[in-house]
Amino acid sequence: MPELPEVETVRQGLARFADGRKINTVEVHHPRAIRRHLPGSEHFAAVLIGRTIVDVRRRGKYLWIPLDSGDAIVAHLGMSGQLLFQPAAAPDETHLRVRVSFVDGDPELRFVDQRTFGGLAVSEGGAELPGEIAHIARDPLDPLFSDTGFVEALRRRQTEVKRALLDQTLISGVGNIYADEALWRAKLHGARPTSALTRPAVVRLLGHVRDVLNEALKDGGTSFDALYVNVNGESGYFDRSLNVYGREGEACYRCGTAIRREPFMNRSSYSCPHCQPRPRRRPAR
DNA sequence: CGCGCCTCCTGTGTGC
DNA sequence: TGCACACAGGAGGCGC
Repeated sequence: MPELPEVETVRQGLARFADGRKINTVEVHHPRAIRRHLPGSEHFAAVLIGRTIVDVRRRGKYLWIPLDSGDAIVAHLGMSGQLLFQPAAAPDETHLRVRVSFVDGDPELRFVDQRTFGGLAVSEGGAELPGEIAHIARDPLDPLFSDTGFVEALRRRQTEVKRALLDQTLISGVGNIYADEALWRAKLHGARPTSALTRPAVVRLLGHVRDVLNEALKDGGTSFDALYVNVNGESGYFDRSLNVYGREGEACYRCGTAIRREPFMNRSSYSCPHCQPRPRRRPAR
């Protein structure tokens, strides 16, 4: 669920309430919450204790937290992950996975994740950019994102345009919801072959992706409680105005045609049959 | 090596 | 009332 705008909102909350603080204790309540850390949860905790958080950064849907040791905590929220600041006295959440307390006391940081698709990891020497996420492309809100590089790379792909938008090694931060929203604005069906799109068409699509992400970021950043860095559906995330996603059978805001839902990669794609006609042919070889 | 499918996971909603 | 099952979906891993 959380895509770039939600993760960026979380990043800002983390930066505000964790920057400069020294870690006192780390409790791991669920082993699956610690990813790619072969030495185990105890070692994970040991390398964090006594370290000070010096920044909070993001690439696409990944967060990383550089420490004064030169290492970094890498975090991904998956489908349902939350990073919450809570008083130590607050009761444990049902799906509390990791608790981090600080030397200066309240609030503590909690990683809560119902479906355990998310997780934390320690990246050795990863303060500048963790090696674990070096394969993730820059996101379109990154000042160093290359528009022309993206346009050319996408047109070289032999795939469908929605698959390309969801490929985090090509462009990061876009998930199923914002991919559908950007394609609706661009009046493109997600099954259109990338190799047949013109440069101007891809430039326009990229512009819509940026617009969608920026608008959601603007909306999402305003509805969070100060000490509650939340990304689930209860706190404004789903209050965003969506044009197609989840609107099966409802009228297209442009032409009034009923929005359709199609199976796609074990999930769903939403589009307007009139504004976004399905491509006539299969992608060229 | 590019591409695309499968799988991980659990709470919610729906139909019988 | 309770059971069975579809559905939500990011991304690593693997097969072709």
